[in-house]
Amino acid sequence: MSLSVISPTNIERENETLNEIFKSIDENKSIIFNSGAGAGKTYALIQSLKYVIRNYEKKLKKHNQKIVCITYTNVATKEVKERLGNTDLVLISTIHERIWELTKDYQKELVEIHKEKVYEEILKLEQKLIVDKEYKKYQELNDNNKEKFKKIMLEYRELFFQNYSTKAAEFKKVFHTILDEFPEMLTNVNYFRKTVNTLYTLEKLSECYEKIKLNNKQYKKVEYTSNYNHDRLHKMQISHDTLLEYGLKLVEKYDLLKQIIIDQYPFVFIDEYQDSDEKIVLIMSYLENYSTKIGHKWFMGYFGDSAQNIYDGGIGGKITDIHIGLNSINKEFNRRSTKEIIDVINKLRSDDIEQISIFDDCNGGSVKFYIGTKEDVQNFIDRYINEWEITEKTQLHCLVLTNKLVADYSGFKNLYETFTETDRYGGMNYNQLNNELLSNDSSKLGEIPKLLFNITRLLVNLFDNKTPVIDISPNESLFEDMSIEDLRELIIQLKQIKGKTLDECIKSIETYYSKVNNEKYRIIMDWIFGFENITSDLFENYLIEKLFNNISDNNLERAKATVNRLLKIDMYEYQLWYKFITDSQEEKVIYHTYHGTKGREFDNVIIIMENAFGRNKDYFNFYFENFMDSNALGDEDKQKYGKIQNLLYVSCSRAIKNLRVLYLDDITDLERGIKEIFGQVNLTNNKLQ
DNA sequence: ACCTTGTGAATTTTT
DNA sequence: TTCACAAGGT
Repeated sequence: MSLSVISPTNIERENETLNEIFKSIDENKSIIFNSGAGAGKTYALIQSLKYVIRNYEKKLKKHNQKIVCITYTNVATKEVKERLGNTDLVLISTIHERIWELTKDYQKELVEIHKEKVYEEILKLEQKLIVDKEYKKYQELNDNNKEKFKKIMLEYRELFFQNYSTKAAEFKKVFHTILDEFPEMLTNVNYFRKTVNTLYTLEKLSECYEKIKLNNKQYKKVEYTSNYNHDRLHKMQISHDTLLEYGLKLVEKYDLLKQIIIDQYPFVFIDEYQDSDEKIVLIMSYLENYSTKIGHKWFMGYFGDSAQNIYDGGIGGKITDIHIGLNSINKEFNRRSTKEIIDVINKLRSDDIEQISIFDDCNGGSVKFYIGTKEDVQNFIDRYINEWEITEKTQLHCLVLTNKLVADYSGFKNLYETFTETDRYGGMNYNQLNNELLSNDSSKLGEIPKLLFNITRLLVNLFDNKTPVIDISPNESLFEDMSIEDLRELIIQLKQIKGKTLDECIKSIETYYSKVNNEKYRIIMDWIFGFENITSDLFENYLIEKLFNNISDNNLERAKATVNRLLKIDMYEYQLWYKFITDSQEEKVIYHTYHGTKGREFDNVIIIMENAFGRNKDYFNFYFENFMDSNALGDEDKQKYGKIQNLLYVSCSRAIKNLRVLYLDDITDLERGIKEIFGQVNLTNNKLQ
């Protein structure tokens, strides 16, 4: 067995790194702790928090001070809380929660900033209306006609949105007579839609601006709506990014706020700093500068790895340009992977971190690069199931680029495709599909995905003997007053639900819903469905209503066909989807997106790769082509190069023992780069080997 | 030959 | 929403 022996020297050296952090904490010298993949970064963070608690608890309690720990995701918040154990001395949360807690009571100041923001937005839109070519026809109107056009469109607002996604010819028909004075406006329906939308937005913002100025009662409070991903400025509601923006402005503007934060929270830690928004780092650097200025002690610790910044908006390596003077501490040990993997991933970073294994027995892994075609993928995977003797326990993890592919390979292709046919998740709402159908946080599922999830969960739980009875109940008290006999009866009734497809299951539920005449049965079903008197007709209508916009005659046909497709999908497929979401798949091969594997580790990894990613036809090939001479790239190309490198780094560093890359495009021009990183290039076709 | 318009397909992820 | 490309117009 490998990866188990650590020499005393290495233990000591690892402790030295920790001691370096502790020393900085004692000296109030803010740090940036960099460590590569699998280094035990979170461990270092937890140890640092514990160190502060151990050594400063009395002092902190005396002054009613707390330690702040910021994580990037709610999942990470939970993990740190669990690993640190129960303490009220440390406030662990996401940055958004913390900033909102710190600023929400300064409503007067927030509204003032909001007013400025609304005004800026108005100016921006007005400028666009004058310059952008989409508004050309509007620009050609005289002032009088501009007003007139706007007035008409404000009047027909409802009609406008009712027909928003109808085809151009249809749309023109609807507005033809209404706009007979402005035939030119309708020539390009897309431009028309954009123009009218902009006019509506401007109208709403102007109204909001006026009401704030007039001290209107409903405009005295700004709200952070974390469940929405967009600002609704005119409703005084802001979303994630704007919250950070306002936070930054408040901190920038008010010295008193800076002092309050510094004095109340003398230790701040940020986990996964590379994903933090630049605005956060600015806030922290302002705080640090101010603490120096007023001579109050303050410590800031950034923990992360700039090479693992794979999201737009993350600060990555730029952090040290913005927060100046950080004491940089690097950790060189890798606690995850075999030497063979580490040697490869070391080539995929451009900073001075070069990892070595902490284990003496670190050999025994393997990395190989293959080329093949799409048709080879299945064979390739099967081959390694055999070669690595993969079982449902050991599992092989296969990384692909898109969620669509994950859905295909994981066996719920129909489900995914049918959702793209709906209004709610197709067309311009296409980008919400992954969020609301594939979120592995079930509380983030969309309304209909959540309903399907609940139904599937009930069935999975009912027929899985390991599930405690309580898990099929909406709340703990439901079973409290029941006798064992009644409970058994209820379970037997529930287990009557039968059906190969969703449709058949719903019909079966309908039958028993009225037949069993059991109040508890109804309570459970009503809770799962979210409405009462469940029938399959009601269910179908509910799906149509929630998944489609305006159900006019020919739209209804389409809606019915799509919903029918959903109903005819095998329950087995819903189960595969359910297990994907709950991360409880019992297959030999588990599929992920590259991005989705961040923070995780697997013994055996296969990465399927090709030139293109998204709209970018030259993505991974661009990286390999330039690998030998990346310094010669221009600024923009260098940035692109770095982004691809980080994604490659994250993907390859998931592997503990065995890593295979299967490349699906021609590599003639990239061969040198690839060989430099992965060594020999192999062919999937055995004859040619 | 060039410009305008319409259509359909498309990255990942978090708050 | 944004982009590429096909279709259609001048």
